[in-house]
Amino acid sequence: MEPVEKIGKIDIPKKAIYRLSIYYRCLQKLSSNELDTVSSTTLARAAGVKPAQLRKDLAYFGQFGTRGLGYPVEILAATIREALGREHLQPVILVGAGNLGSALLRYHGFEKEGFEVIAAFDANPEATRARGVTIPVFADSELESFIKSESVKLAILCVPVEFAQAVVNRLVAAGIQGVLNFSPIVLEVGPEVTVNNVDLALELEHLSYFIR
Amino acid sequence: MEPVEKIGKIDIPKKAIYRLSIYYRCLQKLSSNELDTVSSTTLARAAGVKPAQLRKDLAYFGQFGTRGLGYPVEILAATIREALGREHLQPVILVGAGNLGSALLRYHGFEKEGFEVIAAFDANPEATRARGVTIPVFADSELESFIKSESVKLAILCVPVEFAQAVVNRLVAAGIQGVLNFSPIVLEVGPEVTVNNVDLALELEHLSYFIR
DNA sequence: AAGTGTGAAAAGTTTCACAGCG
DNA sequence: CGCTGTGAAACTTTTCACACTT
Repeated sequence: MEPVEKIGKIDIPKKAIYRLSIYYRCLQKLSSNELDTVSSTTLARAAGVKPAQLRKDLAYFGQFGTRGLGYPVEILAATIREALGREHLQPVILVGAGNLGSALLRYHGFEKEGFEVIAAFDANPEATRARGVTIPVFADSELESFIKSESVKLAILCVPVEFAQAVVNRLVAAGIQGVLNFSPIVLEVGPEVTVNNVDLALELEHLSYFIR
Repeated sequence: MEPVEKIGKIDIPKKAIYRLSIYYRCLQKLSSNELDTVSSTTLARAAGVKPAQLRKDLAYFGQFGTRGLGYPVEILAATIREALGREHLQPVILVGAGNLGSALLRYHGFEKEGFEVIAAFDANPEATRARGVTIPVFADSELESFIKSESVKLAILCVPVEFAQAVVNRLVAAGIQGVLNFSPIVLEVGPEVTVNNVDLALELEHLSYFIR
């Protein structure tokens, strides 16, 4: 459990990759404040981590800092952007536009961070359009052909839990490589596919443990 | 980073607590299938972990298994339920009923898992009610008095990122101990408060790293 | 003087392997 | 015999501390 990723010969902790995204956001804020260098102490505080961890995380990808000065904001941001594979816009599809799915479509929180949700799929496309969703909604059956023709690699999965495994099988067979799964179920996929689970009830339950 | 929790003298990894919730769900499924014992191998497979890890996780809380047989489904479920503090219904409030917030209110995914969202708060309560939300929606200004009078300990935070820190300060001052935060920001709170972040764009970005 | 880069130590977590119980 | 409970080993991740550079 908790494997690591390899780039060349270096092992990069999975958690470090999450933190990279956080650093990137903080850098964008700094950049708009017209600062052009930042120290590990400052950036770490903004990101909510310790300075040593920040330096170690960045060191996995190379050496960007200047001793005695800090990190160049623009260059570091660009480097992280590239490391995360965010140089080019990634198209994303959303599957299952029920309550939660259509809510996410209206939310536009992904667009703000630079992901384009290019289409949604549902067993009942008309009902979804009626919910005030402006993104094109297609019937379930068109999933495979769309994924292939548009070379989509990322999918947001919001179907009811009992369909989740069957749908993810279809997605993977059609070429999807990353799934953001909102169903409270452990999806079985091959090693070529990455699944991230967002389990809202689980998070509340976890909180509940700490309330005394 | 990544501290552990203590119950009496035992250190319980934070991750084990997340897994407890997963085990609990799997047990509920088994229970409805009228099985009354389950082995670590079976339950572990359902939960997506290794048998040894399951046994170790459960052992943090006591000894429930019978060697040669397995775990009693009902008793184990009840024990986990208690360990997670889920014996009694926990009231939850939702703050910030914009796009995402009102979507979560209509979603009812929390109710399904046994949490009751008893009220929502927004700067503009009328607009929220108009969005088809049936849970009572109050004005922002009533937050403190409500939290105190209803002894609410858990809050779901969906306000725009620029208000998140200010709102969480008010929540904590009023007595909230656990926050499920949907804003892409690192909230500063004291050690008596637990914050869980659900950062949707971050999860997509993380996936994007693994797409090659 | 300020601040990075990093080896080494510490801390945390998972997996193994097997003793021991029913 | 089957399966739990668990110490010890293996592994991963974080933190420390300081040499080194600008």
